[in-house]
Amino acid sequence: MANEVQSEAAKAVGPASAEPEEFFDTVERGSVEELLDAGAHSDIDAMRHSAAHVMAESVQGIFPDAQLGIGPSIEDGFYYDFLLPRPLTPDDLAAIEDGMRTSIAADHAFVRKEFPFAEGRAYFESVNQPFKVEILDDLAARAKETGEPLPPTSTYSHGAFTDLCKGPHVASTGKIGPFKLMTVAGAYWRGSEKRPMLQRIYGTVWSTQAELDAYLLRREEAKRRDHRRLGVQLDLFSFHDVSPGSAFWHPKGQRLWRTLETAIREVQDRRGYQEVSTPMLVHKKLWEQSGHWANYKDSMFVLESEGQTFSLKPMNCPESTFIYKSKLRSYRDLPLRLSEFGRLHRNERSGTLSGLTRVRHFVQDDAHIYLRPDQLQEEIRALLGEVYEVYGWFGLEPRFTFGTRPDKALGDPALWETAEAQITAALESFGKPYRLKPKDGAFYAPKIDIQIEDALGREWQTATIQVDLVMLPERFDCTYIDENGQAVRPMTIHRAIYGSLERFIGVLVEHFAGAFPVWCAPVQAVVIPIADRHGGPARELGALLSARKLRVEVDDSDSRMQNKIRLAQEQKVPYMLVMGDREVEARTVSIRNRAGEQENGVTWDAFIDRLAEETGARKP
RNA sequence: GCCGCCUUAGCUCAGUGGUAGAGCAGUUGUUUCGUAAACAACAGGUCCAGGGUUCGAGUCCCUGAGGCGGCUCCA
Repeated sequence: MANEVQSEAAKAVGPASAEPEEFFDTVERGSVEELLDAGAHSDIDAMRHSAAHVMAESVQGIFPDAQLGIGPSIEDGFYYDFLLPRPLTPDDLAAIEDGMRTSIAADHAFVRKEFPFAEGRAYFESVNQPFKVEILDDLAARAKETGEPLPPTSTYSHGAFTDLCKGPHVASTGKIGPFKLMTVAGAYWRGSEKRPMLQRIYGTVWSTQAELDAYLLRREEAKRRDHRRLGVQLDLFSFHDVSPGSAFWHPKGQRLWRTLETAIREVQDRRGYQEVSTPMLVHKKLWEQSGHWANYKDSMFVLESEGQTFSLKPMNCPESTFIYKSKLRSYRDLPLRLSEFGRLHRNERSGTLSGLTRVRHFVQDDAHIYLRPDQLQEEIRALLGEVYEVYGWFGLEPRFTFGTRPDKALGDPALWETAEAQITAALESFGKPYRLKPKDGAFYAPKIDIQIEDALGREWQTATIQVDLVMLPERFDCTYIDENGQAVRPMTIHRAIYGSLERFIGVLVEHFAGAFPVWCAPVQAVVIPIADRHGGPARELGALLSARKLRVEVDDSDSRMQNKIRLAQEQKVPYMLVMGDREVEARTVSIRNRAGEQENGVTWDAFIDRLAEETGARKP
């Protein structure tokens, strides 16, 4: 319950987010309005949606029996869904593009027509477009429900192609800019697993060739930074079919991991957390009590022993209550901050797994804070400060999104109101901008989600702060003794700063393109002796650095210096310390950083102090 | 889970149904070098797994696994 860290995150992933409005209610998803409204709210949207029509025309030219789904404009481009007699191949895409170019060259005008409903419906039935008929029927059903008159059916035609469409469009096909069809994917009709699987073609289109080129370049860059690719190149982690969805951490990846873990642990120690550790294997009755068994049984790894049913924990929160309740708590004990690096398992469906961002096993830097209602505002403000401090180590600016009480919320509305007022006060006094998402809270908790934007402008959901009013306090009957000797309910805050360590590292890899800040780089410096006779002093310097807990390697292989530098550059090591005759003589090093800048004649001690200071300061 | 595509040496990738290939990495030798690749030789394979078609399968077909792009899901 507490953590949507990993899940929310997945939404933000992906080059062309097909669902820019991921906050659509499930009920709203695939609604008639949405199906008809191609999302053309600007000129570029109109052009993209027009390109979708032209693509549909081309597809229909190749497959006369093609049945059309919907074809909206999306971020960066458009798509259109089709039911086709056979799967599309990359060759088909080229042919479809050719057809589109022909249509664009012909510069057909887009012509809007309106028909009485029955006439429009009869038309789409006559041309065997059942999906369009279904949209119209839903529209009619909706009109009947609301008692409003049936709207006329509007179509847009260009050349010989006609589509059910609300518009708007550009004036003519010739107005469509440079485009490229990107990929074919499967997509359920109206997003329902129970409906037919259609073939979706994604395309991108821009006003100018330069914009298209820039977009394609951006995608190449994203591919270059892909953590799955860099993870191999930098020897950080790997995945194997014996444990799909779980990373194997190599020494360098584990060093990065440990550095991040040590850093947040230091913050937690300073901020009054107490670290705990709870079992990974838990009896199902705990999940029955928390309510998760009913909803998430299928997503848990379940096993039997001696006739009892256990599962690997998919979250930490319920177990923390056992520690809270292990003794009677006084109002003086609060806030009680219990942190845990919990190893969680969630049985995500095989098709959803992806690198470090969607995994079956992950570790959360989780914490559960038990507090009195009067402590809420201050605690929240402290947590916002905590997020700020930690994200500052990476030069990331956190964005806060405040989600308030949803319609289906549990618990006393008055309690919700007080909590929301406290959170608002905390956000206001913290003084950083935040977004308000009414009704976007969890059903048991108002929450502040934290997003970051990476170097490529992609947004990622990482941290979360949730004020649990119901689940832990009520379901697990947590109490403390107040000043009057009465047993009363505490509030609970679930929070994670990195979120999932796996995911956070994945984001860092892509954000920094593998060139991590000096303080957390798996290898901070490589000592490069020029010839064999410099190996001794090089190892000596390496030992001095290691003694200060700095992460250093000595490349005393018999390759040439140039090659050693190349390897270190490829590994994005921040400092290359070249040691030849001059340096050994003076006990100095010649420093080359990964940007290629050089600084000669730096004494060993000066460099060691500098690196130690830089590491301690955790500067991005 | 669903649709499509992919899987060949440690890595990146070639490979017409007819003897399994390259570059890098590795090993060995030579070289001892001043800021992004010294030279040479050697070694390296269950062509993802299992069935099938064929005189003959890395190549064609079927089943499965894993990955990728999406859809759905995501406490």
